[in-house]
Formats: sequence, structure tokens, C-alpha cells
Amino acid sequence: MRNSDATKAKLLDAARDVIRTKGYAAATVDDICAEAGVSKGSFFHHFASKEQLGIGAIAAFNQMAATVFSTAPYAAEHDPRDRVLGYVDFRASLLAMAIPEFTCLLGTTVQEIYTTHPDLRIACDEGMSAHVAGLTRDLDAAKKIYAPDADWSPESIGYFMQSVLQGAFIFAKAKQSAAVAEDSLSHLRRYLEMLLPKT
Amino acid sequence: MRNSDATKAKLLDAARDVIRTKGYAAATVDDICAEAGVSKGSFFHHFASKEQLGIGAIAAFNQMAATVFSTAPYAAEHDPRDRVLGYVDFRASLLAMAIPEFTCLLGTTVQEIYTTHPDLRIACDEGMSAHVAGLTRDLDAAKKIYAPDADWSPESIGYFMQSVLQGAFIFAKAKQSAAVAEDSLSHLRRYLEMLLPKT
DNA sequence: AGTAACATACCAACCAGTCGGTATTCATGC
DNA sequence: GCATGAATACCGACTGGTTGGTATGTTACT
Repeated sequence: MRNSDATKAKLLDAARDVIRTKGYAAATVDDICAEAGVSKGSFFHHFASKEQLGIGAIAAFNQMAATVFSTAPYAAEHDPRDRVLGYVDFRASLLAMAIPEFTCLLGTTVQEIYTTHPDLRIACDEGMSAHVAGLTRDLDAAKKIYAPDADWSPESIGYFMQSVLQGAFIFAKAKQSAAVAEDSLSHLRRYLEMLLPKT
Repeated sequence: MRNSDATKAKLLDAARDVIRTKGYAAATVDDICAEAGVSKGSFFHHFASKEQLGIGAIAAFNQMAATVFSTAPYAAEHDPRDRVLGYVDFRASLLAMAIPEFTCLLGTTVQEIYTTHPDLRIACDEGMSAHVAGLTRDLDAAKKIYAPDADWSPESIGYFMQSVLQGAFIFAKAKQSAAVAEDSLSHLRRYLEMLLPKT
């Protein structure tokens, strides 16, 4: 028909952008339709409800993130330690963008809806955990080489890294500046260097 | 008159609780009135708008936090390093409560409204920064003793600590469990111990 | 012709905020 | 001690605009 996939993608992108700037609850269906340049009738033809769009936007965001981080230069490093530190540096480099562009759709959403929209909450949880799982693989490999006997688990570091990032985003929003977030990522990097000593 | 301060406090407490569970945008004035057991007419007698209530709730939350953390046992330690680590341990102990009870009102709010409600955003920024300033004092004193020549700034550590906490709250919400948050605080503690070596 | 894609007008529920009124308190004068 | 009046506290029905969602199409492709 006309172009189903394209309009759906436009709605998904618009949802991502509007939710990241206004939050999930304040992002109205009309807002998102206007941003996407699509009529409301078309919206409800493609999505059964606002919540379903949210779930779709989260899935699309996960996919986008997966390709961005798997194709970034750091991901090609041979040493898993370099990949871990490269991840942090890469995320720091993203902070040069506008706040709604480097901010995490899932982290923003889950804060608001964790008691009111169970399906959305699960989608956020699974998406964030999948991202952590990717980090955990590199952390596990790096630990085997650089800190085989250390008493920390790679997975807990993966979550720790994400916590620092999510918290840094909150301060970036509060301060309308990514400067604090940059400093926090520097501390995160220093900690990882300490946990994975080079020699 | 009847009991102005008490109703105001009830509304402030209700706002804190409802916003922490549903988010700012989804928390309706009727919700908050119901939770407080106060009529809508009374609400708008005490607060000019929902946003003003939000600002009031943030101020009340700041005050509550200030007394909680200044009267907690760890705050009486002589060694500033013990106060810093004691702060982390104290926050970890709070994770035993229900999620909406240990979660940060300001962090939750600022995520949603940072582009739409400037006054609320500033209130969140100032409140969080004031809390960081308290940490920074102890960090500064501890650094002078244990790491006088280190190249990190006490303030940046204060923000880092808060970022870890805020991020940990997000994962607690996503996972409906504080277990991940606990692990992240352990990592934070380990990092601080490394930055402030005992001998 | 049939069906998927898109559009517009519309709806009931809900929203923040208003309004007219009542109840309670307190200061003043006697 | 008590009437009086002003001010504050409180109430709940109401309002105008907004919300997610629907009903009823029209357009375009197969």
C-alpha cells in the first residue's frame, strides 16, 4: 500500500524524540503525530494504543543502540579491556550532542511508568539488561586476562556502568549541560582501569 | 485558622508520595488531594498551581533529606573518610524500604520536566547540587588527609556518587528490586576506598 | 473488487484551575 | 464575656480545554 513501513518508522522516531524531551506521560499522541507529520487516524491504524507505540519505540531504540555500539570503532579492538574502556570513551564522545539526543529512552520512560504500565516496564528492563549483557561479555573476557582472581562479577560492573550513565543523564538534564556527565564518565573510566590493571 | 500548616504538610507529603510512584505528569491534582484527604478547593487555596506544589514538595524533600543525613549516625564520625563511606553504607541501608520510599523525588521529576517546566527544573538542580555540596565538604576534608596530591576534585566525586545513586534508582524501578542498586553501591564504595587509601 | 493506508470529525473521560459559598478563627469594641 | 466583622481555611460543583481512542469515511494499490 502507500508506505506502511515508512510511516511506522516516522512514528517510532517521533515517539523516541518527543518522549526523550517531554517524558512519556506528557508526550501526547497528537504531539507525536505532529512531529511525525502523520494523521491520528494513521497512528491508530499502525498502533493499537499509546502504550503499544511506547513498546515499539523501545524495541526500535534497542535495535538502533545495538547497531551503533556494535559498529563503533572501539568494538573492533582485540583486547576486551580496550573495548570496555573504549565503550566509556565512546559514550563520552556522544555527550557532545544535544541532551535529548544522547539521553536514554528506556531510562527516561521506566522512571515514570514503573508502577502504572507493567508491559512498558518489562520492555525497559529487558532492553537495558540486554545492553548490559553485551558489556558483560567484554568485562568477563577482560577480567579473565587482567583480574582473574578479583571478587567482583562482570555483570555487576555492567550494571554499575549503566547506572553511572543513567545518573549522569539526570544531572545533564538538571544542569542543562553535559559537563557533570563527562566528569562522571572520567571517574567510571578510572575505576575500570583500577579493576583491570594493565600490568 | 483551622490548621493551615497541617493541611499544607499533608499535601506536600502526598505530592512527594504520588509523584515518586507515578511521576510528575501522571500525578493529577485530584490524585494528590485524595492521597492527602483534602478537597480540591483547599488545594488551590494553599498552592497557586500544580507546578507551585511541585516546587514546594521539592523544598520539603530537601529539608527532610538535610535533617535525615545530618542526624544519621555516620555524620558524627570524626574521620571525614568514615563519613564519606558511612554515607554510602547508610544509603545502602535505605534500600531495604519500598522503592517509592528510597527513590529521589528530584531525580524523578527533573527527568520529565527539564524542557517544559523551567522553574521546577531549577528547583531540582539547586536541591541536588546542595546535597552534593554537603558530600563535597566531607570529600574535601578526606582528600586533604588521604589523597592530598590526587588529581580529582572532591566536587566531581560528589556528583559521581549522586549519579551512581540516581542510576541505581532507575534500575531498581526497572527490575522492581533493589538488588542491582546494592551492587552498584558496593562498587561505589570500593572506588572511594581506592581514592582514599587508608595507609 | 477488495483491502491496506490514510484522513477527518467526533466522543466520553479527564485535566488543571475557578467560583460561590460555608465554617472557623481572631481582633476589636463594648 | 460577648457581639461583630474581617480574614482565613475549607468545600464541592462547575468549566473550558485536552486526552486517548473511535467512527466513518476516502484514497491508492493489487
